Amino acid sequence: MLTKSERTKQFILETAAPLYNEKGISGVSIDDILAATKLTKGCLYGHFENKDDLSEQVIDRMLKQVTDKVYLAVSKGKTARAKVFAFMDFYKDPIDTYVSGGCPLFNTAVEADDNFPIIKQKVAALFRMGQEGLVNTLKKGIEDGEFSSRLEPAIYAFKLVAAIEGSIVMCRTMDTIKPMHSLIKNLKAELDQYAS
Amino acid sequence: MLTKSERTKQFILETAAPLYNEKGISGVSIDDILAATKLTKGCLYGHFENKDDLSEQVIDRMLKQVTDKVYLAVSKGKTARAKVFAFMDFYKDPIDTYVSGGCPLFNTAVEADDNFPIIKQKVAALFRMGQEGLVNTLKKGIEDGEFSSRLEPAIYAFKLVAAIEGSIVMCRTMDTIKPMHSLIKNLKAELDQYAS
DNA sequence: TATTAAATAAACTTTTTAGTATATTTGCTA
DNA sequence: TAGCAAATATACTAAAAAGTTTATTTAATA
Repeated sequence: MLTKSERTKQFILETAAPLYNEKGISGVSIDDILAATKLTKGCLYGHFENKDDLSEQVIDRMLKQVTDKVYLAVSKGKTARAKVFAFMDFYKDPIDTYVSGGCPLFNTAVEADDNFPIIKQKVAALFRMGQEGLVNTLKKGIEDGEFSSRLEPAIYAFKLVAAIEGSIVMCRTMDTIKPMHSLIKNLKAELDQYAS
Repeated sequence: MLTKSERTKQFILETAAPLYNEKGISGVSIDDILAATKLTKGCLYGHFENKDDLSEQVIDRMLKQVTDKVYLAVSKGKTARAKVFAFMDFYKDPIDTYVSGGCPLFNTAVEADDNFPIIKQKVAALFRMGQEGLVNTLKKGIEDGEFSSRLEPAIYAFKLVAAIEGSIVMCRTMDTIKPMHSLIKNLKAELDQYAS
């Protein structure tokens, strides 16, 4: 069992996550987090050195969580096709995301870009890993005869992720999930053009 | 000729734009802007009521500028195909963007989403306008016999913008423009599949 | 279950950021 | 080109945010 202190720390990280995802690193204040957790400064600073430390741990945890969830969803697919479809379906509701505020990976990417080089590198690594995973899945699909060798794994994989992530932001801004559904349908159809 | 005061105001808006695009609304401070402009508070607050007023005017100006530029680039294309290709080519260098920090429209969308509802609505309107413009171009292309009627304008247009915008963020984070070039090539090839 | 170290609360200081008041300078135009 | 209104600089106050200190409470364990 977790110690009380460990549970409090996890509770802070958990409660702060949606705030960070919605407001961004420079948009959240310590007071926001204290208000959300109903804890006090003494308590918070007992668990984290300073705001930077807290931010880093919240972001790390949130990024790990999203990649774990995606990985879990994808790994349920038996075939390459099923895996890639599962990836898309994971993002089918861009408004009501499992952590409020959209895709944490992408939101973090946008803010970290010119401001938080260390976090930026972490996000870059995750983007690369995600790409690699999809590319390998698609390659396996070609080897296994699921897809034609005309399919270009790296290009399709990148386009897939870029379109899905871009779509999340656009759908959220325009307050509609319909374009995302059409997009996913279209991306699935595109992949199925290479079915053999 | 512009009055001195009007030039100063424009200078502030111009100088502040990249700061807003890089750091985001809640990431920029008045002092950041004073440092960049080498002006003083008295001067700045002579031109703007408060930070919100300044932020609004900077964002408005920046969004108008980006849409104007895109429109200009696109309108140079004679055929529907050329227009759509011009749209893509506009985004071919996601690292060295004409206003430092990536696509202002998209960056603003991400930050405004859960924090600045009025700005969010402005961005939403621009997304819709952009979509409409592309869709109309594609429809005209079908009417004119450039494209087959199997092309679905709304779906292709949305996918195009989502993929390009997503790609900007991913390329910037991973510090490479190559995937964007492959993406554009692929999206062009996809459109050309409907050439008739 | 008593002890004590760790966790938390409360009240504080420091720093940063926004905003204002007033003095001075500049540039428009009569 | 003199004079005055507008623009800008300087020095200030106010508010918000971060971080600290110390008192108190709580929970692990001997």
